Amino acid sequence: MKPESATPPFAPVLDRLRAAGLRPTRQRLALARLLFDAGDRHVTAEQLLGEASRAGVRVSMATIYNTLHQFTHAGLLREVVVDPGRSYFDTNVSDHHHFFVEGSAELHDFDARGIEVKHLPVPPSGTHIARVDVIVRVKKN
Amino acid sequence: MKPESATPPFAPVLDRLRAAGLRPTRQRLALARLLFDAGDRHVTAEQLLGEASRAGVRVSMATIYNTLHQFTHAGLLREVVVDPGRSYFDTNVSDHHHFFVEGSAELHDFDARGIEVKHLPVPPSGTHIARVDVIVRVKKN
DNA sequence: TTACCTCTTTAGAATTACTCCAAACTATTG
DNA sequence: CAATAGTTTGGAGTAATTCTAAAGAGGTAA
Repeated sequence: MKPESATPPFAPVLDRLRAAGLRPTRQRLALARLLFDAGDRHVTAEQLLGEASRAGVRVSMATIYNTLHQFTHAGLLREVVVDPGRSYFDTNVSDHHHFFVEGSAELHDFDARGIEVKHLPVPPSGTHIARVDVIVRVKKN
Repeated sequence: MKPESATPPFAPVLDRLRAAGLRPTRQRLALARLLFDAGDRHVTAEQLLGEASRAGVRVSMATIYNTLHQFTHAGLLREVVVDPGRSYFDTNVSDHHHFFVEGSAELHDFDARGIEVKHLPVPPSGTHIARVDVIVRVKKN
């Protein structure tokens, strides 16, 4: 509808937010760019706050959490639970799984198409499968 | 203050603790019995504290956590990370995976022999696989 | 038994990660 | 530009877990 080219880096992110039904506010735009303009990554709330403040973006912790959860709901992010007491948010929302390096808080993706998970048992009655997560826990040699 | 028939149920648990190199203290024995004398189960620290106090065992929260972690190190328990901000400890340490019912804090085991996880990619260099966790997240219908 | 040393336990303070809240703010619509 | 509904914010609040330092309890040797 509008082929304007005022702010090249903003446009794509703006459309993603609009498509998700999220009002494109200053903070959401800035966080979206930090998250999505750097390829696949795994971020904690704490880290994102740090990056934002380093980038000169003023955001509160509450907004970081709100935004992370809203993006997750919208399918723009995926929450990864591997470490007790700390949530990671993954900008890669394609079908994949994770390597988790114990101790070092490092996460690495691997494509789900490479592996096969076969013969999954039937889920408990009254439930249906929402997602299958494979976490390969590795240790440093 | 001590019930008489204390020998039979204590013996096996006592040996497990000794074998793990853990001094069999009053609290460790009591917690071990609560944990292992009731088949496979998934317990949070909070829950275990509740059970202990209901059973008339006086233990502090610090000891609950210490014990849970020591048992885990000793291979008597397995920590399951599925829920952000809450750790479960599984008394089933055989090769198996989990169904996690979203929202309801319910965990169910399923045997790993029933499924196949094939063609796992090579782990990041400098690391080796310690464990593979498969978490099947299910939702209530 | 007793002494003794080390390992354990404990209450409570501290920390961490996150959520909640009411007030100030801002994008959008008319 | 004003109305209003969605957003952001600092700070208080909460839940889970860890820390601390002092008291307590197993194991062992004599």
